[in-house]
Amino acid sequence: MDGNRQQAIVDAAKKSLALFGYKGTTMDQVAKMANVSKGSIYNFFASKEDLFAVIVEDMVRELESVLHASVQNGQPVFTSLHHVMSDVLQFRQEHELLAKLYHEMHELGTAAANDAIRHIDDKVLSFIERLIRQAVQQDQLKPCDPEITAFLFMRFYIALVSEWSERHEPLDNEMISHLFQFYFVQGLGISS
Amino acid sequence: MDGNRQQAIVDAAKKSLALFGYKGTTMDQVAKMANVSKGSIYNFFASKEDLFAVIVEDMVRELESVLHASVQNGQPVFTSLHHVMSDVLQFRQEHELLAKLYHEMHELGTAAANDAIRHIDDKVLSFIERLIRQAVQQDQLKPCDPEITAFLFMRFYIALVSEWSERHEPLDNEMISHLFQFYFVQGLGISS
DNA sequence: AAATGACCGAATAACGATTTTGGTCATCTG
DNA sequence: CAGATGACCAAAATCGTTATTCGGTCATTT
Repeated sequence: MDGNRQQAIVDAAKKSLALFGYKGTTMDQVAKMANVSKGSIYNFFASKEDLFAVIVEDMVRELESVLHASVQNGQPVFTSLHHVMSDVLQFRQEHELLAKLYHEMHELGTAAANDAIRHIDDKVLSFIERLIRQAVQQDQLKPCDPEITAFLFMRFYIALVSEWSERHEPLDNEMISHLFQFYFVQGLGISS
Repeated sequence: MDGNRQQAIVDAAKKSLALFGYKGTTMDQVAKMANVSKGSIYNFFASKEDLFAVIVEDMVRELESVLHASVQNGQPVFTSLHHVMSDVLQFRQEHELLAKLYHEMHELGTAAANDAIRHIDDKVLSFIERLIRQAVQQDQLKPCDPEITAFLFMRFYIALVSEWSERHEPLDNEMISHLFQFYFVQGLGISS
């Protein structure tokens, strides 16, 4: 049945977390799903938090591979940035566990979910920061502070994709790409 | 003591709301502070919500006068926009009642506070939208959708002023003005 | 006619009883 | 005898009930 007990536990925990969220999954539940006694879990993981941290790390690794795959060398930076954000949002929607955590954070404010999301966001942010730093070095972008730029870029994207939809018809992908180009790249000023 | 009972009630309610927030102010409390019996309040206001709505309307009027004062004709749009947002943020900080409501909305999620803040934000948003629409007509700004532009402008500003400070040293006014000019007006693209 | 405050029902808080949950450990087993 | 087990524990969450508070009313007073 289980060549590897530890993996069975992790798998069960992932499944339970995706189904019931952090608050909703108990160690007994995980043990049952993994066909393992509760005590056994503590042979591999120090605590519920620890088990969760390991799973979040897994998720971060998955995300990182998505990020690396989504930027193709040779493309203009703005295309890469758009791809990255688009893929991140898709990852958020399709990855059941992440989607559940995102939901739990907003609905229940669970601290653990909060930390996990922040961890993920930090990864995305620093990835974008690196991308921007490279672009500046290659004269594809005006000289700028990469940290602030990455931060503003993410806020801008989230504003367009999520926050606009709270009170208006959602903008489609093409529109978002266009707006991003219009406001963030070209700027609003009359070019003299 | 009170030439005008209604005004005494409104004043007391304002004071109580600023001190204890919406949830924290009771009609008994307001009555006591206004030196008036509770029943009297209902001669002028249909409900606690109604009393609150009147006070919020007062606040909106105050804000509108601030908004109108903060844009001086003849200035470039971007300067006006910066002034407007700067004044709005100052208004938020200095106006005890508004600051309290803002806090209550974030901490307790009180519905009434939520609605009030949204009402205020809508006013600012539509004011900025008008400003932008004028600027476009006067060829001071590229042709653009004023609604989306106003929306993005506000998000951008809030990102710089509040959200950046959550995890970094706050940016000073001059820096914000500069960043706004750099990102929003000129754009990040290499001008060819 | 207008002000008052005792009064009402509904909503909220306070409280203790009960259950659940993360974590342990003496015992069992392969 | 390493490692798996599940009864067990203290702390925390949940639940049901009681007590209090609050928005709003209205008979009475001024």
